[in-house]
Amino acid sequence: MKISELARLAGSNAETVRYYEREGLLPKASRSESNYRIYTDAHLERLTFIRHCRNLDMTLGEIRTLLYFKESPEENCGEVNRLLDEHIKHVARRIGELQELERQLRDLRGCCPDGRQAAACGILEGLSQPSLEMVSGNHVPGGARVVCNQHSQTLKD
Amino acid sequence: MKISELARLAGSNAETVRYYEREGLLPKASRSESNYRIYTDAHLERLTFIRHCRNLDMTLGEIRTLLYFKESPEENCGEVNRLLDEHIKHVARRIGELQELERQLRDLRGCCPDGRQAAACGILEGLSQPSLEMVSGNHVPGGARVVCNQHSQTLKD
DNA sequence: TTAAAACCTTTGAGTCCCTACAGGGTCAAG
DNA sequence: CTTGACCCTGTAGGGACTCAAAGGTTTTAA
Repeated sequence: MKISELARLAGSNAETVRYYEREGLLPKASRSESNYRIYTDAHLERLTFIRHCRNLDMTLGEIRTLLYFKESPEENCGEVNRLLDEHIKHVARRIGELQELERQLRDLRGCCPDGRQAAACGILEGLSQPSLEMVSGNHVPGGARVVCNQHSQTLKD
Repeated sequence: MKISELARLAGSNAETVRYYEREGLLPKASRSESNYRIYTDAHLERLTFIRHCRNLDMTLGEIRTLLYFKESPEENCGEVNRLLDEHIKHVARRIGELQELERQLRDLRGCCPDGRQAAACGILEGLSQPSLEMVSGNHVPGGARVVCNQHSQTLKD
């Protein structure tokens, strides 16, 4: 089959397939007389595997590791389990961060009723304060706590 | 103050400050005789604002909009509220996606007990199946449902 | 006093995972 | 024979930084 059919069957597109080939995730396809890439079912299975992993938010690096184990049937698959466990932890951590983030955004949103002038906007004021409590010292986003200043509220309401 | 002190006070670093200047988010600093950037408290306030917004996962484009309103005190701040509401929706949606993703990963993890050979790994097998139910047709990651194949289980256990 | 460490400068490239485009060649239908 | 749908290569862009090279300046310590 040609590249677009392969891509369609795996829920991807031709550009991405060529990209994966360049990156060495997919083996080079054989070529037709007119230099078109020709793919087999083995390519389809591999591309499907890659796309499923991407749908699970794995990086291409992680996928490369999994493909290595797939190619090495005699290896112990404990590494596979470990990689997945790590990935699950990563996703769970990110969920927690985003939940904290959502809470902060809702707090901030409560700082300003609609229709004020920007000069009196409680949101802009909240974001400008140098004294936000930094909740976490780690590198991931979502670590600031907004302290809502009520001054402009009492000023305008 | 010099660039590193500014960055430290705002919880950032010098490279990022220079990047923001290039991007027009921070106004150009004046220079010392030896061509070092010299910053004022106004720079610090603006950088602090930017970093808080980034900690809330806003894009630089969103932050640019907020800075515009901050600079235009006579404008109505309804846009600020709208931007924040949109951003909250975005975060909430992403949380939902990641929760579905986590569920799928845990399902997949259950497919393979530790210590098997890769050839019999239920995880690798699950990811290879062409028949995963695609849960969502949208562009966001995390849309595949893994159907765990029990065959290699019964084969090996 | 001098040498080393710690800063600062610019420029350019690298990250990640595609996506889009330009400028061409090939193939099937009408 | 032309139109439109495919295919090819190569290159650039995007978001938000981050790092490295190769040099200039300032501060600190021996």
